[in-house]
Amino acid sequence: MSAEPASLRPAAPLPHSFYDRPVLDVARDLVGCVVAHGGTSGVIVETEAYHHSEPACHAYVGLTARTSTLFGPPGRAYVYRSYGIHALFNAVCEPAGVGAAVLIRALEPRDGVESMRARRGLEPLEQLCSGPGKLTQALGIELDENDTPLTGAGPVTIAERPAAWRAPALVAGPRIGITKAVELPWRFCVRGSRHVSRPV
DNA sequence: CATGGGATTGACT
DNA sequence: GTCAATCCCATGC
Repeated sequence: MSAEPASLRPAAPLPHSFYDRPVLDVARDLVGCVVAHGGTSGVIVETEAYHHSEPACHAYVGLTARTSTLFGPPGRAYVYRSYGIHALFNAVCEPAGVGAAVLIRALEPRDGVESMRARRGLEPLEQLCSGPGKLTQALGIELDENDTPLTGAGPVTIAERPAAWRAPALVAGPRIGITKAVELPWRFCVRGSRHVSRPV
């Protein structure tokens, strides 16, 4: 058989080396990539970077039971419970031992939209994954998927930006919902996307 | 061992 | 705009 066109080939998961870089670079480069879980997937339209050197990052307190995933190898999922209710999904970055991650804050739904609607309770497309707690609910990402690999063998994968897509225009701004290091412009959104949690 | 605080969301005034 | 839900865990006594 001849090779399929690139546009029809399943997108390859991003390799370990993609995540083994400065967390700000990864946060920008993840926008446009595709998160998949079960039969659902979506294109990342909003991210935030967190680094152990600033107090908004969980890793700021050092190595504890909660933060052990953050200090582990890059390219794995860091999933934790927020406000006792929601699961928030991050990608661990930088070399093992550093303590850094990218929070995935919003997706543009792609596959399995009806499953997403069933899990979320019939809502407009723009509201299915427009927040970090919403997208984990829509895709069915659970807390027990913490510390699983994103590079292909685990339940959650992140694949490279579809070849047919051009690089999205990014807008940077302050991170949302934090009370420390609020001034850092470490939130990245697709310019003009209607699927983000909030306009920049 | 008791306490306080969230990387949020949805419902309500 | 305000506010409660809900629970894990880091901190301090």
